[in-house]
Amino acid sequence: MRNSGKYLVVIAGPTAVGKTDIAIQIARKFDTEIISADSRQFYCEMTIGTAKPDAMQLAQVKHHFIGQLSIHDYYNVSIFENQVLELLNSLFQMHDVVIMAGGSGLYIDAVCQGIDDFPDPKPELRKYLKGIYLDEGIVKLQEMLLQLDPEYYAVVDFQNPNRLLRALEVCHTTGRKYSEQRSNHSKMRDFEIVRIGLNLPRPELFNRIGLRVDQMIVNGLVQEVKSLLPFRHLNALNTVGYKEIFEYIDLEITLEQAIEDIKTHTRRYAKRQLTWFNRTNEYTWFEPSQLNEITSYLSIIHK
RNA sequence: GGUGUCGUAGCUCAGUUGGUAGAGCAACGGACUGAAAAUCCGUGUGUCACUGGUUCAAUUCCAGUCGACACCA
Repeated sequence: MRNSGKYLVVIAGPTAVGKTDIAIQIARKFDTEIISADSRQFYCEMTIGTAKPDAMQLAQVKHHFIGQLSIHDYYNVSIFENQVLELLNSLFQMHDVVIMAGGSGLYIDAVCQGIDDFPDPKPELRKYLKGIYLDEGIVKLQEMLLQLDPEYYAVVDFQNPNRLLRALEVCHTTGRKYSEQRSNHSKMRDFEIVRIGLNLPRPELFNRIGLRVDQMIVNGLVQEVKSLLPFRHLNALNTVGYKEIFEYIDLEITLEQAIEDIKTHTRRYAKRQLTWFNRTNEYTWFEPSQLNEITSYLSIIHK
């Protein structure tokens, strides 16, 4: 296999494990830049609740895809894939190594393996299908998909409205079956990919999550969420740390309860992330304290 | 001190007219190609407070003990 000499070093792991610091240290060793793959740190209005890198950290290494969007913008994985590839193209002009760090598995995989190219559905179609779901329930969506694409119906998680809605909107938009258009193979990339997973023993990770949530409150999470109250219906704000504070503002729960809920929901999110990263054996795992081990592992790049 | 109610899963509580028990939440596991910090699926983990008694059989009935709460002194 041809070796391009260009490397994308992916640093993935559950939330709060310490990806930011490791990414910065590795980026400095390679004198390169960091691409964030964190689907909530994209939004400029969401800072405290997403634990974005702080000003000091951002000053040490150039970060991309942090706060480049507004919560009012439309965005999706495919756009991310294309934008990152474009950016990598220019970064690899100057660097042999680029770091991509984040916790959004789907977004990371879209960059590493690609995602099929589908036309965007018209907003009216999305609204129409959503309306059917709300009025007639999931069974109606199941019936529609069975009609349009029985092959996908046979394999889809048919209790998951999001999956059904997506398949239906693709069928309607393209006039072809969703299943016919899904490829099973990865896109070729003209750079090498090295995947590093960061993890900690469960109790330690959960402890860090608890401390970080407490810190978010100290840093003013409630204020940040209050300022976003008018936009609570936006998808970007359907996010751990924001939903719970909305409930507190609504006086449905106490602040103490909201904080506990955020911690609980963040722990479950971390578990889901680990499940995603462990789907394949592509990651080599380290603890965040093993910077030296990670560095020596990455020395394979220098050969 | 007396009377009453209660004691069941990590938590809140159902339930068994006597045949060793189940919901929600939590926890744990998983799925996931354009909302992904989203969305969805699966799993019960238990000395039914303790000790005796009645019974073929007690978590269930009876007695006592302990604990919690309420009321009365």
